[in-house]
Amino acid sequence: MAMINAPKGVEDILFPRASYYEEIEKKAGNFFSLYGYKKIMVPTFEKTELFLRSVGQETDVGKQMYTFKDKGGRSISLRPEGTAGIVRAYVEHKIYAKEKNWKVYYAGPMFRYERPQAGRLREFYQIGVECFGEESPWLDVEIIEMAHDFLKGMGLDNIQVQVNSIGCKKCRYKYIEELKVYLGKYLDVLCSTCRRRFRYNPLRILDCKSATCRAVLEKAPRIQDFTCSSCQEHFDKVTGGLCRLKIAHTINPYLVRGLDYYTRTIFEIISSYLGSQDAVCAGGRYDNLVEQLGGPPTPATGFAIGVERLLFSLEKAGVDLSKPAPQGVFMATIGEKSVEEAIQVASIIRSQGIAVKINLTNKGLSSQLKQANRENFSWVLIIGEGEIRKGKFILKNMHSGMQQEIETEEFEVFSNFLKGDASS
RNA sequence: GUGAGCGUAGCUCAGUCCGGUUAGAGCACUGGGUUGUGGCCCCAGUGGCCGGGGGUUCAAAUCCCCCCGCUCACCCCA
Repeated sequence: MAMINAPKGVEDILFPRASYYEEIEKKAGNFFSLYGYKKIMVPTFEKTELFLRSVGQETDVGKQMYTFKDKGGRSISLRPEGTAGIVRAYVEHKIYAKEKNWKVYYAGPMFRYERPQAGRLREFYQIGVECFGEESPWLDVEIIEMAHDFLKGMGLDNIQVQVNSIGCKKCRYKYIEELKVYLGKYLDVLCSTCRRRFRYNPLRILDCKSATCRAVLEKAPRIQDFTCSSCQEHFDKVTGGLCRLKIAHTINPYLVRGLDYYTRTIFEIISSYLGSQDAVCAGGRYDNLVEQLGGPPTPATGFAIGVERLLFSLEKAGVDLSKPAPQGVFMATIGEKSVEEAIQVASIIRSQGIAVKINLTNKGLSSQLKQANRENFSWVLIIGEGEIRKGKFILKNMHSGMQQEIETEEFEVFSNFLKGDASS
């Protein structure tokens, strides 16, 4: 039979990698709770309309979703990001009527139908936080600090925080008009992609990588010159606050967002260990989205961390994640009878909370010890024919090489043996 | 959707340019040296549709064409 392999862009997360995911989520949750965030869980799929309405018109986001009709003919999409579902839950449960501030975090897989590349998969994991009901710039500061300190605390030494403000709807609109007036004069110089962007998403031209486009952008109008006084004040407080907290950051006037629900503060944290997709964390303020999804006007801020990118960066940075769990006891068996006996003994030992691995093959003892050694077992319990006859088994310490006989009854207090012997 | 690179043992790779005995190495695995005692060492062994199909040729891992897969970049980026 031909082998079936996994679909494009997804991956199996095996041991020990799966335990790294667990550890990252656990540490994130603990850390975020210091700021008052509580974990919630929302569905991995929603009505397609939710995502379409949240992103607005002007992108081909719709094309990059896993969308299908369910058996009732409803259009459903696997979530491409976390925010929309959280906002939907916020509105649906009328949280705004119950809590002034709703601070939540979530973790789980997201799905986007895109061509895979470094740091980009079709199923990937994110850990995100959202805070609703707070418009203070100090929240932006706090949330950026939280993301920054979490990543630093994980051991990521090479991150860079970039912030920008894209203003509110009004000032952004004015800015885009001015930008178009300016860029319109250089249309023939811009790259072909930017000529296309000019029509449907001119802001995106700001982070074009082409040298000629960058040159044109040198003298382009900047958003800061168009932000209204309240947006400007907001942004000044954000950057001032970051300085006060000594969070190293750069203001990147070319940092933009493709979606129109973002307002004011946006930020990214990039890692130099990553490839072309180098943001390990991205977030910002979205004061219009709750209303856009049927709730009352409610300011909100959030961010999401890409777990794969974080993990990759941590590996590059040489950070050790969770050590392999203590391995317990390897049971060496010789022959069928011995396995039979071993299974009963194993059950007694496991009932004391000690892990046991039993050899079920007919390999020689030598090879079994080699395996135990390779798999980092500290202890081997040898159960051979002779031992069964005597009712005494051999317990060997793999570090010291010392071994002793222990009797069947003594398995009841087996853990004492493991602790008792030195050099374990 | 576009472009480039890659695909040989479980893993990492050599061999491909310039076609020519039975396709190699290291690691891993199994056995032996040591009849039931690991790590180091030595010896031996298992393991390959050389990604798939077609073509050229006396002869193809090697040259040509098509397909598939992976990777990176572009696009897009919530």
